[in-house]
Amino acid sequence: MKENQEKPLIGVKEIARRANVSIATVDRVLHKRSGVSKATKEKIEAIIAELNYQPNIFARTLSSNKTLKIAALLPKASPESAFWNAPLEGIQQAASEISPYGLGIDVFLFDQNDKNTFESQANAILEKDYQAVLLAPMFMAKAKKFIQSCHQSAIPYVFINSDIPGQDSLAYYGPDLFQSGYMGGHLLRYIVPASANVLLVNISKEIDAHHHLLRKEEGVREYFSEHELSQELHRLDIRNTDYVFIAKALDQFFASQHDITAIFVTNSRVSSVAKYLEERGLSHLTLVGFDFLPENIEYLKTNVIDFLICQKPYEQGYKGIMALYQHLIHHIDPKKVNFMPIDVISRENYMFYTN
Amino acid sequence: MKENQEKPLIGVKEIARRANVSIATVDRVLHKRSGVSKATKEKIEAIIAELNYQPNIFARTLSSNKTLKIAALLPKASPESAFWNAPLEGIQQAASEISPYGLGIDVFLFDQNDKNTFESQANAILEKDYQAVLLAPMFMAKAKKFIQSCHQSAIPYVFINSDIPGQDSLAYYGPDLFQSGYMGGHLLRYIVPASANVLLVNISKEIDAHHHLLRKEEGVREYFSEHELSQELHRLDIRNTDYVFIAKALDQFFASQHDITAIFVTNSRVSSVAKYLEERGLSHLTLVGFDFLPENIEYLKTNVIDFLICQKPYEQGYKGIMALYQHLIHHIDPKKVNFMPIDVISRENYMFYTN
DNA sequence: TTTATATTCGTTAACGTTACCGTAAATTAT
DNA sequence: ATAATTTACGGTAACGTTAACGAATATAAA
Repeated sequence: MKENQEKPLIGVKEIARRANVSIATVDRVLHKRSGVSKATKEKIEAIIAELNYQPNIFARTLSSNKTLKIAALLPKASPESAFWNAPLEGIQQAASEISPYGLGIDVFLFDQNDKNTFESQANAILEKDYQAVLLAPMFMAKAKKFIQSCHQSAIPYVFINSDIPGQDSLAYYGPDLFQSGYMGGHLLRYIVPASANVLLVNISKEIDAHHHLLRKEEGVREYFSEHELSQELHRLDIRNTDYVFIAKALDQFFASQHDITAIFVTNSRVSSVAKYLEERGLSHLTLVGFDFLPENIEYLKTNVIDFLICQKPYEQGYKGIMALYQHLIHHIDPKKVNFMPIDVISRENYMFYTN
Repeated sequence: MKENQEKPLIGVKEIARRANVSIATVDRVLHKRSGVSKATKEKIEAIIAELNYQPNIFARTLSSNKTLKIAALLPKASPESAFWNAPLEGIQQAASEISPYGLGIDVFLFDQNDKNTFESQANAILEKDYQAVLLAPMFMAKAKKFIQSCHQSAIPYVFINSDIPGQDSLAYYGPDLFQSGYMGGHLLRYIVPASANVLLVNISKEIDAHHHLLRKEEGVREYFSEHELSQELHRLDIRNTDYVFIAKALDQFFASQHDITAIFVTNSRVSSVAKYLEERGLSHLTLVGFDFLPENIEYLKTNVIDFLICQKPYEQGYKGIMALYQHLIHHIDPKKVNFMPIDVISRENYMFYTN
């Protein structure tokens, strides 16, 4: 069959020969199936360990001809926030790379302004039969319920973009939210006088007590307190993502507060604030926010936004899928927590950034 | 054998059935072997195209049990420049990921201060029998000769870190050298007054007419000329990487030139210049250089170095190997030119950077 | 003791592709 | 005309692993 020379590789056959059993018995031990006496089982396990047996994945996959399916659960990108396009592209790239190995990926999108769509999509995943799940656990309570079901079905899952620690996920790929905020604090201090007052803005329909935006805020506050900065740190929660609503909330804030020098927006909605500042002639205020989105870049170019903090959203999706693939096929488990680098984008370098 | 249900996948057997031939004949067509009449060949090819047949890689690899070998040719990291550790780590990571698929990678290291070691290592590769090559083509002439041999043996090769365009490599993963320099110019202008004079330093034993460091210099000059900057741009070539030699060269330069405000070092040796500036009490000069190396970071922390430009050296190695893998195994070819992002590292964000 | 039921293990076909070997038919040489 | 050769194709073992099936032995129930 082959003109191949060097091949002293060991397989089930060799193990069986050394143990004086059939390959079926070796196979039973390998798959922890019953029907093997304790004595022979231990003998075989010893030989497997001694030879450091590595099963041939090609033969394995060819034989047990099962096609694995991975589900990805993440927010759909909206015109108002294109952020989630990047993780999706990473997922699709990973999908195309592993599809020749019989791995299929189905994407389930939910509306990040509506908890219920998360739940219904999660249920849709549970009804079908997936071997692994990648998810952005945006809504703490709903997400916990979902992964509990996964856990019971022994379905491995990885988180991207925000973590829920202590839920024995296979892995997490995303920002260190606290450090993101800390970095934001650092940048603010870098460019405004130490005496300046800072406004911190959370824009999201769903800000509950456990929302991940709040972790970023904690980071900012930590930086300020660590460095004993004297300025005030105001906070404004805006529970609506429409521009008119945001503008009204900011108008209201600025009506009673006039000495703000810098604004820190805790997510990618920073372009809405930029638009507001431009319209009100407040472009001179320092503005820091998140994510490499076209609309944000426009305001970066025109000096309305000063810095953007980015965390490789594409790679979050890509690496998350690849981790599941390695786990399913090669039984290689990733590091449990994988923080993305914290990239700082400015007018100086945005043209060279890749998300 | 299996409890599997849905599997209407098509293989050689189905193609053979439809064409009224045996699978052996289909196989002959698939591998462009002789022994098939023109008529049946065309009939089979039509069916293959119609069904969009994708061979089962598992069965293929299992059957033709050949183990592919990739050679990687790059400089060895020296204590004076740890830069090449990062690409090597990327290569090793890729190696561990693809080794379960029977791909082996051998690394050949040369001394970047000695062209002849490049040549001898290249010859060592040619003598053995590798199916693909990854290389950092540091020495234009020697590299061209080497890849010519590869080309004749139909061995695909990818470049990392610096490109030689027009040599039909499979791909290039590395910086856009010109844009790196351009970015450096941008940064210099960002932090020094427009009237300040700038010194550009090339430190390398091998600076010939085609050396890639010169592309960076062109980028700097382009930025300065595009923006009609009035300041002088001095240049200093130092053809020795020992610190004492570098210090002497700089002493000599500063003896006749006193009004320098900023220094741009075109590679990772910037720490040597930083050391010099610190020793001579010139730390106030603005210093920009390349690469996220421990010694450079130290000087970044202590304000001697102001900015470092980095270009994902780890990924260069990783992606280069993965491209060869995709090419060899799946016949999927990458984009021919893949520029790494241009990352700007400062005191503000170095703690979050990953190389 | 005989029969029923577990427990333990071996034989073997299949997964889809590759490529060696054999052979009938077509072509060329004698 | 027959023999030698070339062309065109089919049959099939093998790659290493999986798991269905059956058989043998041991243990429990009658």
